[in-house]
Amino acid sequence: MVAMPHPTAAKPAATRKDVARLAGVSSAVVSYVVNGGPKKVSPATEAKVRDAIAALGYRPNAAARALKLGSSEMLGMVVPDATNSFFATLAHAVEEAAAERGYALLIANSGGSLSAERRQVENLVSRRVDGVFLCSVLFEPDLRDLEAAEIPAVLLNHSAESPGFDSVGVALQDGARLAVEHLAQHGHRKIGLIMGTNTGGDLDAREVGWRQGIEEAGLQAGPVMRGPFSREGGYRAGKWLLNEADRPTAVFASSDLQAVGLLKACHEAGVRVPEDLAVVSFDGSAEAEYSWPPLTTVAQPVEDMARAAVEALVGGGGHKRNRIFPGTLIRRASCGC
Amino acid sequence: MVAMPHPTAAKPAATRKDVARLAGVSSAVVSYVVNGGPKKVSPATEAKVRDAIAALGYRPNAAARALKLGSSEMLGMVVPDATNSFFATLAHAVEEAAAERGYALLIANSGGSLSAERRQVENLVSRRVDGVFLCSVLFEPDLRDLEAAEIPAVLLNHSAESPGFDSVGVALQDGARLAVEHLAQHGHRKIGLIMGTNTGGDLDAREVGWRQGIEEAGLQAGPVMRGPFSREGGYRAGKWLLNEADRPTAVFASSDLQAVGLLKACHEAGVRVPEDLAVVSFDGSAEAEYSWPPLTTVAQPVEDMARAAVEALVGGGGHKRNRIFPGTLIRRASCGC
DNA sequence: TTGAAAGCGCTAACAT
DNA sequence: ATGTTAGCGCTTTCAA
Repeated sequence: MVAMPHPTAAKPAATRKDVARLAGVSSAVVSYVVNGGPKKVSPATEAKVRDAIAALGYRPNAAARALKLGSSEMLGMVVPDATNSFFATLAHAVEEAAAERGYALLIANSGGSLSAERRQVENLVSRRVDGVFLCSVLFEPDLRDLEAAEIPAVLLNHSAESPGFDSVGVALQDGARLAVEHLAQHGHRKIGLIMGTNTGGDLDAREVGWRQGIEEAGLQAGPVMRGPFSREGGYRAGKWLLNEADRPTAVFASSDLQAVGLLKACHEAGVRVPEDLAVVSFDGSAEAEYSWPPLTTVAQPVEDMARAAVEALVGGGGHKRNRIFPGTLIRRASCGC
Repeated sequence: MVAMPHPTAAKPAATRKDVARLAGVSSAVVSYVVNGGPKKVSPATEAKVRDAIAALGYRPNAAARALKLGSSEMLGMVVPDATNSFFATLAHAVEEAAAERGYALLIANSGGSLSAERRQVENLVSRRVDGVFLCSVLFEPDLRDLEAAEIPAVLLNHSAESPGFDSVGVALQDGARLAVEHLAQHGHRKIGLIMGTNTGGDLDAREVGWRQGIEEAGLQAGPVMRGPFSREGGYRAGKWLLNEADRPTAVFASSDLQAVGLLKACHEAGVRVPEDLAVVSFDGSAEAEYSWPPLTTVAQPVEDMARAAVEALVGGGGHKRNRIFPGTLIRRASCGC
């Protein structure tokens, strides 16, 4: 507690009962006016109740409500790293969409570790969230805890058709293909790849898309460098790539963050972008607009995805389905445009 | 995995009573083993209870617990913008520190608007969080809602001695002075300022520190440009500054984000950093390390601040106090080092 | 239109 | 060492 010079000693927060007493009605009536139902209340009584509520500064107790209703009116979201601006933006958008429907959002970080992810999910389960958005490190996450607790889940940032899962994501493969296509149109013949590594070790669809784009352009695959989805990861990958004997003239990076790291490696090495090396990346985060040069990137429709995810979770809609949104190429300077 | 068409229809989640029945004990005993107290339980019974818990997949109901205990074991945090990497990092650090003590963190965005801030605080109050971290848009926020609800608060990112408030922040003024001092040591005689605007309209201590640094170096104040604490804000400020008749040779920016915007303006204008314009900024966020050139910046000790804030809120410590941490100058290339 | 009352699942004081 | 039980504040059925 809290060093308080409160002259009015700790009055223990008004309950619905206090309001009822003050308004001279039963506690049920208070409930009716607070919740606008399920019964009607005469305008006169309603006014009295509202006055009493205001006078007492009454606020419904969310815990009691949650207990009674079996719903916490909270949603959970687990992301690998809320510090990554893409996930930060996504979480923010989800938060807003959830708030519109009266839900609060509990955000948990897994740090990209499977065990932490499980722990966070368990934590959310025990807090009785009404649903969870899972940006899993795994391609096919283990949802048993959630199923056992009957908590609906939607895989966010999941971009494959996975019957049995509810998911929303972006078309990774198409997006990557788009990026490579664009680079090919700029005349590049040797296009490398800086690819983020997934914990699960599955093949990322962006890699498939990159390869597809290259094949469709009748080119040969450039060098591939793998590393974490981070600035640091991109930087290391960049250093390696620039020292390669057959250095590509263009690179597709699987995230903006990695591209930012790559850019740093280029600047340090005196490699000019886009003249010596063209770059296109993925995500469309704000940071990409302010790097130098500004990054051409395949933007994810974050707002739409967030809305769709919330809709899937609490929209009451029926069946599980996979919603996949298209990415859009944003042309800036790094590709040579 | 686990697409399974639930043959077992919705069994309604085991309660402590079910566990008790299965274990052949009373529900109190279950409570004792789950919470490790307040009474002792014989090893034999404990084992039975644990088995039953496992068999039933029992999880305590947090809402019921919160209702009984009057504590939700959640903390709230309201930030202007969780998408801003400084706040994202801070929130993340707070989340971790809170988790160590068994608290979950509910993060809410105010978008820098006072009304939204109030709304978010109200929301947290009604969710009965056990405490809130407030990165207010105001210098002296209105804590009445929180006080009325007897919810302790700590002002985070608040850097003045404010008796009556519990706060933790960084020494803005000293940090800014440090930055300017450093620029002066590099020989700069005309040092401008890109200053973020606070909603409250109060004078930011960074501005005071900038002025102080200039005076201590025996210089004249350079031009000042104000705008939002954002990349965009820094960019606009930068464009203006670079077109000034008496363009400074160095600039202190009140946040890394603004400096990133400034850098973009410089690149576009062909102004070389640090040769034509040296830059030092504030925050020490990850983005500053990967800009080009990398930003010399006054880093906030985010982890320490987060820990201190959590400590202040739930450490049980007694009195209100203002904890102010020193910033540290990180020398990178943008200042000319 | 309003009221009385039965719980939701849990904790802990009190009884055994 | 273990059991019984009163309530935490709320919603909602049922009765008036």
